[in-house]
Amino acid sequence: MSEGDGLRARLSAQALSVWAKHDKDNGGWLPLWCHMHDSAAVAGLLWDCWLPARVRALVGRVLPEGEVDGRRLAVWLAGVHDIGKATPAFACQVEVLADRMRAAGLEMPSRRAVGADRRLAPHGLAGQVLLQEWLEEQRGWPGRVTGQFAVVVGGHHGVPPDHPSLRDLDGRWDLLRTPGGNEGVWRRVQGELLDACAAEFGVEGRLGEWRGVRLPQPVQVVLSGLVIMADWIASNEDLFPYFPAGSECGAGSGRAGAAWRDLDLPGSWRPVVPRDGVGELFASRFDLPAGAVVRPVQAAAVETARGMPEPGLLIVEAPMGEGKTEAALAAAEVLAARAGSGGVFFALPTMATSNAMFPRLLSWLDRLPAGDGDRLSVLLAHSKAALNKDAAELRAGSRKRIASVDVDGAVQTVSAGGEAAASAELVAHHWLVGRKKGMLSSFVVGTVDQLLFAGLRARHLVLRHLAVAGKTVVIDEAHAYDTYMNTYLDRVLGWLGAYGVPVVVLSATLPAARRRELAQAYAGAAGDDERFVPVEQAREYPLLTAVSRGAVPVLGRPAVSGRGYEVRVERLDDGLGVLADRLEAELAGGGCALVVRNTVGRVLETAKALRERFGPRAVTVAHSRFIDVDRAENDHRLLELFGRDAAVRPGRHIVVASQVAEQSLDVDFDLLVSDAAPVDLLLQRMGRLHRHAREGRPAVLRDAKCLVTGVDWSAAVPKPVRGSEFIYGRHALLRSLAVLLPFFDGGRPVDLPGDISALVQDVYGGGQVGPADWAPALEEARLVHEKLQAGKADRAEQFCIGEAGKDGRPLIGWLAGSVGDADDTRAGRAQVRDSEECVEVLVVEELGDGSLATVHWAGEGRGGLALPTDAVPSPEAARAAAACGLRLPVAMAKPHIVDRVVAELKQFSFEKWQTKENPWLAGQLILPIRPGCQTSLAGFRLMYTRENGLEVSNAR
DNA sequence: AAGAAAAAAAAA
Repeated sequence: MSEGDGLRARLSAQALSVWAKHDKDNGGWLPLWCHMHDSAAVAGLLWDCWLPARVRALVGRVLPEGEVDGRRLAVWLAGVHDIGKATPAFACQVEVLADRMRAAGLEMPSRRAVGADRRLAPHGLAGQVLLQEWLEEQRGWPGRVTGQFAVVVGGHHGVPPDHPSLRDLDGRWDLLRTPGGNEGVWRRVQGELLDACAAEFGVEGRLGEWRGVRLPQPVQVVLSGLVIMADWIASNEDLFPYFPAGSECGAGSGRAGAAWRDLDLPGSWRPVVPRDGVGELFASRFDLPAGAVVRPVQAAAVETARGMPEPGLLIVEAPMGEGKTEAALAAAEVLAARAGSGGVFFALPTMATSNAMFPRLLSWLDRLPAGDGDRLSVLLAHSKAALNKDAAELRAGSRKRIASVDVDGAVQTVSAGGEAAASAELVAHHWLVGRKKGMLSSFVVGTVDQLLFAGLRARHLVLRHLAVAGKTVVIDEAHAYDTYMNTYLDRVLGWLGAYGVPVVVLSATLPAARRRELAQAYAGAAGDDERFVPVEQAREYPLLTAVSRGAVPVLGRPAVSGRGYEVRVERLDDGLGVLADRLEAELAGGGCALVVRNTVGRVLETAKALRERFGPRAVTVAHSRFIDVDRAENDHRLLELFGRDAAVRPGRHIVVASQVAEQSLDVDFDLLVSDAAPVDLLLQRMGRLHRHAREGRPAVLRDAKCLVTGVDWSAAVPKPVRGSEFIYGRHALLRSLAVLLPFFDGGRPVDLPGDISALVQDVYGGGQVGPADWAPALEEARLVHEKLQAGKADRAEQFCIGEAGKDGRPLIGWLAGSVGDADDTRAGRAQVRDSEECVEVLVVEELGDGSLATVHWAGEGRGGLALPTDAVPSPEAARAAAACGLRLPVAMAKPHIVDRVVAELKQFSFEKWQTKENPWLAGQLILPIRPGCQTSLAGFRLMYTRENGLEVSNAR
């Protein structure tokens, strides 16, 4: 398509005089007509070379001439997005450029004369009003249908206008056209620009038909996102130089083509439905051990993905260790190909699990079929991704494939195994960085928060939506989220359904009611939709649930792979002496025990008592109150001692841990002692028991055994310790104990994974559980629980976007009451998790001479690096210090004390560190640990040791 | 009074 000098040729000198951009450093500027050209050209290139097929189809589906119309619409909207700059309210801002316009005949008052009223007419809003007026008056559209198109212009600064601001501007046409004799000139120029865009960008002949279109809100969103992306690229002065120098390179396709080559944005992934059988598919995509067989759940997931009427939501429920991750990736490849997704977003509950997933995704990408020269953009997305080694390597380009040129000159890539294989180059593209642009990378591994943000009313939300709309989404550990996060998740799923984004949800222990909620949210179904009753009633495990929009959900019931074992559960009275005695008896012949406590306080007091009994070397502590590097090292050491291939497994050892031992660590113990916890978590903990087949377990420990403690069992209704009740609530704890009653003390053993589903469903279902005399206590707990959950849901709604509105209803007011941008208030930050306030510090060491350094034991060359307080620390030292983050206990973040804590920490925020060249440390709170590990803060005495982590006592 | 783990932060 020719996008040459056409726009300029269509415009009068007056219209050509309108400016759009100005660089006050060098006086460079850009006329509006040129920025219109640039933006439109970039939008066309994005449409052709970057936008995933799914998004093109989504837009095309609602327009009379399909995707051809879709491209025209995107290009035209990008072309006109800054029309609001052709107003006195905008143009008066730069005197010298305003004078050019005045000389051409466009009169306007000075900036000062317009004054504060200028903010009534920000150029996005002004543009929307002008475009709506033009469609109505010049093209004869009914007023009510113009908003659905014009809101894309109105929202191009990240927030679609709301009704009050439209109303406020309505009475102020003087801001859009200088009143009096010159008004007609302004009107003509604005009309001229819009006429020229319509003609130049090929929509002149289309507007007649488009007035009958009702644009669904999801389409308005992705178009808004695309226009913003085009604007950001076209506003890059390096790519699109300002005038007068920039005028040399002409306008339109030549200028844009050169910029596009310089930008070098990787295109999106173009998946193809694999034709292989499931066995071949798994063998080619994953590095499986020799002789590995595809598990029934994996095969069923792929077959279901192939067979669903429309690619939609696939929920996979199966026990740990059934290869759900591989199943998800294989199913995602099929679904992505069917839906036309251009990438995958893999969402996990924590930064640690995201970090662990990242290299697995990279090696899967290496094995995906690819065409010559394909490049795929990849990103690790969470707040500390910058500290991750794999992500840093990718950024440094070290993962570039080693290309060898064979005789015919065809470039072949060499895979890690040495054999030649077509493989795409994986890149972390420089443009695709930052909070708002990163998600636009084709492949993203990140925390689920990054997905939930798609439900948060915040500026530039449309970019995040554009990013997810073009992907297939995998959500891991879907049971791990609370009511607050689930409110966001369900809302986001509704939008994903509307975009036709395929979603794979993974869970080991999903309550049936949640299963139904997820399915209905995605399908956009009403809460009482009868078709979803079977989804909630299904009791099989493993279980697949496939939901296509508008179709009846389909359930699949693959077999288990046959591995399984039994765990005997037993009640143990709470008390350190009781515990030590029992462990002494159980471990008399050696063996390794895991003791899981629900609070850090209990972990530390237990460890102290057990060290006295068994000696300091026989006891290890693990919880989250360690600095990041120590926490990682703790995990690493546990794997080394108790992992699958542990060569140095101790003869007799006890690990005392908080909930950190519950998740994602592939460790194996001979005996488990656990504080009472909700049954799904207790089952997770039991998963650390006899995980691997091992020779030579001591005879007494040959049967897997779990002792449940942390409860006063003598009470009429068992009474969990205080901390447990605070954390999990009496409701979940009591119901869990109730369903475990038949298993306790010589009852039948828990069958893993056979009993998992029934136990979870009984606890989280509404049915009667427990003996009759527990009933009043259970009922009371239920009421408290329901009130608490309702409160969480209410709080979540406060900043959660609504469901997609009726087709054709403009996005006006979509983000009204948003959390805003660059939000520095404490309340404005953590919005997708319902968390209490918390204080995070970077721990550094104060040396004998009073100087600061990174903690000496940090390892990997990070320890003992000097941190001068009167200068900017070296990048290495700063980065090492940033890897020593520590969250202070919530007690120190309570409202009455937090200000004092922060104020006292501020004495260590050194002025020289607060600079842009020091991104690792600027704005961080620093906690120096004095020699002897002690320090005091806001009346608390703090002690940090490598053995126990942070210990806090109240000195007052 | 105090009690888990978890996440998070620049635009045109």
